[in-house]
This record gives sequence, structure tokens and C-alpha cells, in this order.
Amino acid sequence: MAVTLADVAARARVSAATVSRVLSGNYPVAESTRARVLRAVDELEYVVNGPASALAAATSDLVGVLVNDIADPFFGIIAGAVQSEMGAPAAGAEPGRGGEKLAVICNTGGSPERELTYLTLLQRQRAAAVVLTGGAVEHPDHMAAVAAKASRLAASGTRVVLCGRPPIEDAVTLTFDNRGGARRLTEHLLTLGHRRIGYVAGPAERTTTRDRLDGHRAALSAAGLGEGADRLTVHGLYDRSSGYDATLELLRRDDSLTAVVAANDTIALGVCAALRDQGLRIPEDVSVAGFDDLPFSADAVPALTTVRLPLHEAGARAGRLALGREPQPPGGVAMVRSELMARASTAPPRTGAPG
Amino acid sequence: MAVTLADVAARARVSAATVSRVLSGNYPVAESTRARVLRAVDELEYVVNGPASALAAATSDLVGVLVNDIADPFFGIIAGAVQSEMGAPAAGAEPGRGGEKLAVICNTGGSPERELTYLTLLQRQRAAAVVLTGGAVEHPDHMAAVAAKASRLAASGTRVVLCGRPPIEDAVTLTFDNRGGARRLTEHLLTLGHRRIGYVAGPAERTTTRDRLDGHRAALSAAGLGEGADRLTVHGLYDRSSGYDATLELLRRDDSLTAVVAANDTIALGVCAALRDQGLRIPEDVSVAGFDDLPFSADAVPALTTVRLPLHEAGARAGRLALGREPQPPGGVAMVRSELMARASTAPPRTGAPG
DNA sequence: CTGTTAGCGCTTTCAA
DNA sequence: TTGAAAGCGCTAACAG
Repeated sequence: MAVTLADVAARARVSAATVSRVLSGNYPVAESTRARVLRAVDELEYVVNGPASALAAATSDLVGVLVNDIADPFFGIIAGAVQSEMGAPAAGAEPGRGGEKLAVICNTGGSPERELTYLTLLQRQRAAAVVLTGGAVEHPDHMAAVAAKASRLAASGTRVVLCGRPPIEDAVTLTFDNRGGARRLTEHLLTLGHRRIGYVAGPAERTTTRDRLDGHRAALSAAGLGEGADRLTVHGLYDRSSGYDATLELLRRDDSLTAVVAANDTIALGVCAALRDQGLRIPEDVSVAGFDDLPFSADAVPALTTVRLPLHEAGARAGRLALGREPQPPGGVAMVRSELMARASTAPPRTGAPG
Repeated sequence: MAVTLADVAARARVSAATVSRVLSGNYPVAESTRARVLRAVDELEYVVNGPASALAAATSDLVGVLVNDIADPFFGIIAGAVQSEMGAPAAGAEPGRGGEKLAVICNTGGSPERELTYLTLLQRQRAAAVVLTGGAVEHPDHMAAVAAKASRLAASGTRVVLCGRPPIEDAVTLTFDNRGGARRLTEHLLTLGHRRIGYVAGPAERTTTRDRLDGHRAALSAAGLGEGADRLTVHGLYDRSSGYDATLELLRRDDSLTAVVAANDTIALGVCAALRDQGLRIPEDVSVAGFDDLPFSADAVPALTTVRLPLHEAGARAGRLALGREPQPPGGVAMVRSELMARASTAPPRTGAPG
């Protein structure tokens, strides 16, 4: 069928072992032999058989990247960054063989089952590393299952990296400063003078959702506004239409609120749309804020106040960690800082606002 | 090291072959034996060795999806749809083994070299299928190289599916109606009364860019406005800042234009931002239109007139084609229709507009 | 229905 | 510096 190592060996008049050594380049081979082999590889258009190679060497060049929703730029940016670290094997790479890793993005759709399924699939492939991105689902059973899988992966030599979720054993973790960012964001609103602030949260069982909500509540409590914050919190998905619906619900619960904080920028877009459809101006009537600072946020009208997370940097670092090209942070955990981006969608509330 | 088939066989007191048969489920096995094997698998937490299995069976469960830019929702949506077809192996899947394919998304960043590198990587893995999405680069050398790779992949049993680019031999193709959509879009503007229409195109060497521009030009020519269209066309990348810069350039070339058509929605966002920064209102002073109808487009302010491409459906179909679960279209090529979405960002030009 | 027997194509000691 | 040989873990005839 396909061209094999043996074919190349025969043509180059050397043993298969020699061809293997030339191709993997980790063993001295005479220059002349080397050239002969390389020519044979070229002429035969030989391409290594990955499975065979992985079997014999007991390692593979696959790196798995799990994301909750690949259609969401939040994950697209992180995943792209991880992949960009896998070495676009610049010039001079051996034909048919390079040190490249194949970063494969796996879309769990936020489903715990699929997350586990993909982990098993990657374990089956003896992946070199696995990067889990985004918030984790907090069901005890699921957390235990993921932790167990991670341990087994780590035990069999697969590096496990977490990016944007709480640490677990046997994994290097990059956490996001969701709590701190959310707190600073709400403090910004409080400083502007807002007192009735609605909050559109993500799915209740996600760590990202909880952390951001915690930060928001902490700011409120510190300002003595902890009471009844529940009433002005609505949960939904991390998408635009959830933001839209939640806003309508918030307005129903309290039509005198002067600001709405969304758990992410995509939700914030829906919030803005709903507010506008209700005839409310942003930020004159109601201020709006998001989280993540996705590319479109700066372009929204008005430009969206949000919290910037350096997603690309974080993803790239996760990629390097996955390849073992960067030393592990102390304790195996590092936090990615967030930064408040105050823009036009937030302003002081109407003076003399009711309530 | 890890648990192997032989370990399971020993524990279940059967031969390795039997275990293999139970796990792959494609061969009759006595129910009692089956149960015993499954229990052993469970107790040992056995997970198939993918490479070994792929080597022996000469097939793999990898499906590669190549995208130009995974941070762009256009590709995120398509890739997610492809992946969704790969069978989230519902309930009842064998532990440690399922019929699932692992759809892996590979981000080329639009680079021809990386595209080829990924194809080689996937060939090396003996991927079951490869899906190439989005516009292709039109350099003759590169096109030949991709065609050659595709033939080789097809020859070795890898199904090749194209989604959103022109057909090549040995591949099933889903083309997008870029030309027709673009033409209808510009006709819409002409019907509204616009005569001076700027066009912000994508990178010159991409098929998507060319097709959309062709459609635009065709509409112009049919209206007798073919002359000098070049002067009102600016090329850039498929991103927001290119749209911004290009708009400034267009305004410099002709500050009396009454409409700007962007090659995609993301560019259109930049166009809107630039126009606004120049103190121009949309659509009162200048109409704006995009292409793709990404989720955010309906939410833009004003809502963006654009051309809808059923990206999710197209990706899902590409996925089914890749799995051989859907019959090939006649001739191996099918066109995905596009639909004009006329919204608030386009309106008749100011009456008595200069020029 | 189940076991035996060969490999799949590559890597890697161990010798030479 | 190169070759020979022994598997890596699994699947797929082929018997029985």
C-alpha cells in the first residue's frame, strides 16, 4: 500500500534502523548516508506512519485542547494561541518528519460527558499533553471523574494543563482572576454612583460563573449593598440571547435599576439589545458592562466597559507548559491577571434617579 | 506500564482476540463471555491503545478539520458543526471503546505552508478524513501542492472534503454561493439608489475574496457602473482593523460615497467604527453591508445588512460527508445557498447627494 | 462462538 | 557509524 520505512531503506541501501535515525535526528549518522536517505525519502514521498511510530516509541505527537464552545471567540482565541505554540515547523524541517506536535481542538459543548469522552479518546491516543480550557462544571461526581482521569493521564506520561479553571492534582494550572476582575468592575460602577445593579450570570454550575458572581457580590457587600442581591441576579447561558432574556426579566423585577453587569461580553451584547428595544439609552439610562474584552467589545456602540483577560497570552503559555517548554510556576499554579477597561457604556446614573 | 489487552484477557480468562471482538463489537460473542470481558475492562480501567489499534487495523479514528482562523466565529461555527457530527457517543457506548471519531481542528492561520504541514501531519496519522474549510489560497504552486496531497490522501483511503472553496479532484466539495450572494447584496444597494459604492475586500489571493468581489462587480457592471470600480476597492485582511483602515482610505479616495460593502461582517464592524469616527451616520450618511451573517451582526447598531450563509448546516453536512454517512452530491460538488438579509444598516442615499 | 497465529511499521537495544 | 533482531499492543484471517 503506502511507502514504508523499509522501502526507503532499500532504496537508500541502508537498514531501516538508519533511516529511522536520520528521520528522528536524535542520533549521529554520517553526512553522506544522511543525504542518501533524505533523497530516498523525497523520491518516494515517504511519510512516517504515525500510529506505528507512536506504538513503537510509546509516545505520540498529539496534544488535545478541550474547549466548551469553539464558536465562542473566547475559546477560539485561547485554542488558537495554544496551537500557535505547537511549532509551525519553520524552515529546515525534515521532510515527512518534524518535531511538530499536532494540537487538536476538541469541542465539548460544555457537556461533562463529552469532556470525559474526549479525555478518554486522548488517553487512548496516548496524547503527549491535554489542555483543559474554560470554566469547569462543579458537580462533585464530575469533578471527581475529571480528577481521576487527569491522574491516570499524568501517570501515563501525558502532561495535563488547566487554563481558566481551578487547580486539581497532577495538573499545572493557569487560573484566571475572575473574582478580582469582577469585583473591580462592580466597584467601578459603585464609584460612578450606581446602587441598583442587575447581574446576568452564566450557567450556575460553572466555576467561571461562580467566581465572577462572587466578585460582584463581594463589591456589593463591601459597599453595604449585600442585601437582596439575589433578586437582581439572573442566570442563563453564555450567549447573546440569554443576555437579552435575562435583561427583560431584570427589568420586570426592578425597572429602576441603573446598571447591568453581564458575566461576559457576549451576554452584554444581548443586554444592550434588550435595553434598546425597551427604549432605554446606554449609558444615559442604564450602564452596561461585560467581561473578557473580546475583540468586538471595543467596537460596540457605545464601546463596552469590560474586564480584559489576556486570552492569547494565557493560551500561548498553556501551550508552552503543555510542551514542557516553560518551567512550571511555583506550586503548579499561576494566576492570569485581569484588567478593568472602563469605556463608554458606563457612566454615572441619572441624577435624581428613582430609588 | 499501562494495562493492555492481554491483561484484560487474562483476567477474563479468554483470549486477546475475544476481548478485541467484544470491544469493537463487530463480531458475535457469547453474552456471558461478553459480560465477563466488560467487567474485566472496568475493573482494570482498561483503555485501548489507539496507535496500536490503528497500526493493526490500518485505520484511525482521527478526522482533521483545517480552518484559516479559529478565533474567527466563521470558522468556529463550521468547525463546531463538523465536530458535532462525529457522534457524541450517546448512551450505551462501550467503555474504553466507541465508534466515535476524534475530530481535530487545525488552525492554519491562513498560511499555505501550515496548511500543507497539517495535511502531512494528518496523512502521517492515517486520518480517516480531512475537511478543508474556508477560502483557498490561489497561488498556482500551492494549489498544485494541495491537490497532490489530496490525491495522495484519497489514495490511501482518507476521505477529503472541501467546505467553502472550489472543487479539486479526489475530494467532495461544498462550495458557498459567494458570488451570487455578493451580487444580490450589491443589487440591493443599487435598488436603494446608491451609485457610489466602496468595497472593502479580503486578501487578494483568496478564492472567497475573489468570488465575493466578482459578484459585486457583476452587479455594478449590469447596472452600467463597471467603470472605475477598482478605484473604490481596497484590499485588507478579514478583520476589524482592516475594515477600519480601508474605510479611511476609501473616504480619502471619494468622500461622496454613499455606501460601503465589506467582504465579511467582521470587516463591516470596522467599517462602521471608522465611519462613526468620521462623524458619518449609518445609514443616513452611508449605508454599510457585510457578509456571512455571524451572530453578532443582527445585534450590531444599526443591525447589519448582510448575506447569510448557513454555516452550521454546511459544517454538519461536511462532517457527514467526511464520515461517509451522507451520499455524495452528483458530480461530487454541491453549492450552499446564501440569502440576503436586508436590515437597518442600509437605506436609500441622501436625496440630492453630491455627485 | 473462541483460540492460534501472524503480522501492521516503527524504534531501540545490542553487537559489530 | 551502521546493522540485526526483538518487540510495542492490537487486529484479522484461519482453524476448530
